[in-house]
Amino acid sequence: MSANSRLTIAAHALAWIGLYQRQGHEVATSEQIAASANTNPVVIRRLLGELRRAGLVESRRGAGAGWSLARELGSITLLDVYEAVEPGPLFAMHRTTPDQGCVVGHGIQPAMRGIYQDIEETLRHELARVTLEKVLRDVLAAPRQPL
Amino acid sequence: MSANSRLTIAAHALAWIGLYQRQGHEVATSEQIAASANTNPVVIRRLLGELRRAGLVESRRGAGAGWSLARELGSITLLDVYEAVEPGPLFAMHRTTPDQGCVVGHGIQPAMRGIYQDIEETLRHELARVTLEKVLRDVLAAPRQPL
DNA sequence: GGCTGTCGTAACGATAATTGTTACGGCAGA
DNA sequence: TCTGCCGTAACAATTATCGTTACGACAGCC
Repeated sequence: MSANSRLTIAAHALAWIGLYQRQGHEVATSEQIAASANTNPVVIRRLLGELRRAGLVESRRGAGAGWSLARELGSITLLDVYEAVEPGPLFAMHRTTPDQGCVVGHGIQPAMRGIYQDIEETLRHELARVTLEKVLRDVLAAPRQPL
Repeated sequence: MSANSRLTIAAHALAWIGLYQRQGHEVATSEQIAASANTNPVVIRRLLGELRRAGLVESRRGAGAGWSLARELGSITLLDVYEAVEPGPLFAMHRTTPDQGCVVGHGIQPAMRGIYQDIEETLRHELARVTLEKVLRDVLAAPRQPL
């Protein structure tokens, strides 16, 4: 599985915005989040754009612009984020259709589709159990660097 | 998630070999399997090579060469295949280390690592519940093409 | 009304993984 | 010795992600 970090970065951004707002600020800028995640602001804006389309965050333009949460961290789950930023299914079928004249080639795709659906359903269930509130709690529970 | 079909093709190959052997044949060739999966024999050989390293199949060289199962279909699970052909973890961390001076940047990786471990453990458990015997059964249960 | 900071998005290159393909040496049975 | 297939290297094509630059649009503020 080509590992992509989209879910990780998106969770990072949401946790950052959530904590920042709890410290009294109204909006967070993509530049601030990018500095924390050590990446480019455009990468953050792209990801947050997808989260906005999913109704998880809001953006404000003009002067004093930036991003804010559209929902409480406790009501956002990793499944919400996953569905917002991950396009395709977990496992793919053959890229060319198998030989339909062969018994296995004919039955393999319906068989695997059913099996994959069950597995992905379980994955979604697990993702839905983790709220961004818990993510932020775990983040803050990380041991501080010893001096 | 960039969808890769490695697990699907590997399961296809195993089911094909298993059925072929039940029909009385000793070994299956990569060319036969490739014809069923509608791909190149080298792709099959590469995948089966990984399954061989995992102890799931055996290969014979020389004349009358080919592939055979090293274990019964009923004792091979999708988890065995998954571990044999999928290299990395399901979700990746940041490709560059986040800002350790930021509270979120410092705590995000340990937090996500723990969460991802739990989720992947559940995924493995689900994959382990499906044997290749069941895959073949589902394959054969697919409705035949109406004439 | 202009200035300024940030979003929104297009465009492009770099990188990496997967897949398909050709090629060729090596092995073992007939 | 001949033949069929494995085992593996090498390379191109395709695709996704990520980083980067650039620039127009927007809205508050002076």
